[in-house]
Amino acid sequence: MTQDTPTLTPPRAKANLEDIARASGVSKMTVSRVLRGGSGFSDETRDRVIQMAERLGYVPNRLAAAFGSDQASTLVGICVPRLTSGLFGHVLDGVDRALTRLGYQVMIGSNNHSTDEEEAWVRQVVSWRPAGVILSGRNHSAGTVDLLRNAAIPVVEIWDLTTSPIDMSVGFSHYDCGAEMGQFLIRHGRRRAGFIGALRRADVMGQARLDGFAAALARAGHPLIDREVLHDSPGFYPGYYGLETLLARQPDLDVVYFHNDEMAIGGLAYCQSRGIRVPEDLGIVGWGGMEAASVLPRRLTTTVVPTTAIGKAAAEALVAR
Amino acid sequence: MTQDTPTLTPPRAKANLEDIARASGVSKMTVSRVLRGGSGFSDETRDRVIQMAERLGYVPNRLAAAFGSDQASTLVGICVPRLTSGLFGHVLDGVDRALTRLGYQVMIGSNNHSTDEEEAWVRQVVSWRPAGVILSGRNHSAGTVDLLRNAAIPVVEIWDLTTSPIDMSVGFSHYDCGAEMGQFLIRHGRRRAGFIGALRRADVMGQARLDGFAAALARAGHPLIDREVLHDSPGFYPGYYGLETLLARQPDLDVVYFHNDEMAIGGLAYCQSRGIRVPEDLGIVGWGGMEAASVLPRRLTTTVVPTTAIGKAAAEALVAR
DNA sequence: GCGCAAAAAGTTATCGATAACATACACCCC
DNA sequence: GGGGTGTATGTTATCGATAACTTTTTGCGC
Repeated sequence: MTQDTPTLTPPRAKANLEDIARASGVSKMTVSRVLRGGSGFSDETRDRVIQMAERLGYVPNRLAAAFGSDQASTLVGICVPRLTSGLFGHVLDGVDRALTRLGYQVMIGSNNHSTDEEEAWVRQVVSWRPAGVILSGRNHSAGTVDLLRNAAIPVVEIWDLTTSPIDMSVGFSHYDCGAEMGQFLIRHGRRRAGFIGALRRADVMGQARLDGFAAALARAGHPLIDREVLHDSPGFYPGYYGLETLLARQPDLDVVYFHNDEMAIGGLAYCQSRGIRVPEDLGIVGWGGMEAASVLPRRLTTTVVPTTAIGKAAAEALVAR
Repeated sequence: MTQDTPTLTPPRAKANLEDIARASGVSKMTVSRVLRGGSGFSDETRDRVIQMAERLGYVPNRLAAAFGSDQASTLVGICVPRLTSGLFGHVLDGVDRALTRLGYQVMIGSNNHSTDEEEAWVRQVVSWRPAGVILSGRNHSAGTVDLLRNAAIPVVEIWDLTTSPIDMSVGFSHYDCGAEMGQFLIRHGRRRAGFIGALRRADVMGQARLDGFAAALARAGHPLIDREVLHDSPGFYPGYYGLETLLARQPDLDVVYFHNDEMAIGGLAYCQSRGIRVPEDLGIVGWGGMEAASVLPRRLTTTVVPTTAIGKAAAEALVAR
């Protein structure tokens, strides 16, 4: 590739620092300094370089920058259990907004509540030497922890608070969520509670809510009557059919705690179809604070989770490093 | 950093190809070949190298690899209008699944329906020399197009089909969506239709649906009676209050087409609160195919969009390059 | 006009992996 | 056993930016 008359071929294939340097009669280093907004150059030089960079359509090569300095990485990875959940969409949004504003790029991943899938993702992401990683939950494989510790990458665990984080933790306690809801329902006179969940043990956080819930009920002397935990993903239909199944076994429940709002809305639909009055005959309780829930004819009882705020806080914790 | 006795410090700071090469008595190049699963080495060598790589806790440096070869980038960027929309969550999921399986990493961005924000994102992403980029919609700034063309990066535009794509296009026509819904409603005897939207002209695709809708109605001789377009984001509450406003102006509409399902559910809630029977008194029509819509007491009329499939198809189109 | 500090700029080495090219050796056929 | 065909391996240059260091220039006080 001959590179004569560099000033006459405007948006050339790809210009690099060298090209700009040549075209503006300075050294690469000066160009680098100017473009990164450092100091050590005259105003005149700066203007000339910036103008030339624009003229040549310069696009920095972050690959080279990050590789050369292993300081300059602006990559942040975030792994959530499912991308299709509205809650995680809001978390992602919080993370994305906070990081984009600061010039970071966000790499996503999802793990389907599997620590092995998470580890596979972490392995990939770590090989990009990111500035930080955000994981969901407190449960990680040993390999995941090793990988992150060895690479000395800042980590924020979100969504479920942990007392022994890999590095940092932003979130709330799912166990406490469940326990508080249990107490709340007892205070409101409910005595025969059921639970409908999904994914069995895979969703550790949903399980924690159930544990907290059941513990609170037991303490109050009105233990959980029954539970129905489906293998399915926690969506509307599983909620609908889950309630049908549970009520077939236990017709005299007075309240049902669902894995999340989506399932609860499914339960609500079942009640509607069978003429079960909510909340008179049966209380329907969800979790998550779906916006949809608030405009439904029958108000759902739910726990609102500060999704966007968690994302934002996680991003900020990471950047503070 | 002295590097003696490399075999005795198992998960050293960070091992690189050189370390593995030294430890297993071959050259860097051989290690590289083995780890990338190429050919040109004996089984014996392969085993030794792989074992050594594991022992040293080797994590490849994708930064270096992508930088050195400018072939090996496994980064793909995707930019959607909003991360908080359920529809885009499914698109992301489709993209993520398809690409993760093939060893790519996904960088996300959101543009709030602004081509300027999109351009800013593209500028960042291009500097990582991605293997491909997925954009939403057909509307992009000149800068965006230049950037991508100059960098010769494969591009897929999703969500709205365009006849003159930057590179490739996967999706459907929003105009046709609107038109088909218009025809459908006319066939079902609706004569006095209204429209409730959001974001004004910013959401070009929502606007296209409106245009198609209005055109179909006009062709059928029953033009759109009125429209109410809010500045707000297209959520439940804007749907609720939008319908209130529209009906105050036009009490005798027999059907209302909403920007999307979320707004339509808000409209449904309004009807419920005022005793307006759906669909007898008023048809409520959404767009998008939210799962929630299907379990509501009153069935929403809507257009189901193959979100996950689009994401998957886009990813596959990209990889096919 | 000298000397010295600060500002402006240039030089060199480097990050880790890979492409492209070069070598060494085994094997086999005529 | 000469020469060809592979297979297994090693060497060298390279990608683009940056850190760390060095050199040149400018400004200014006396």
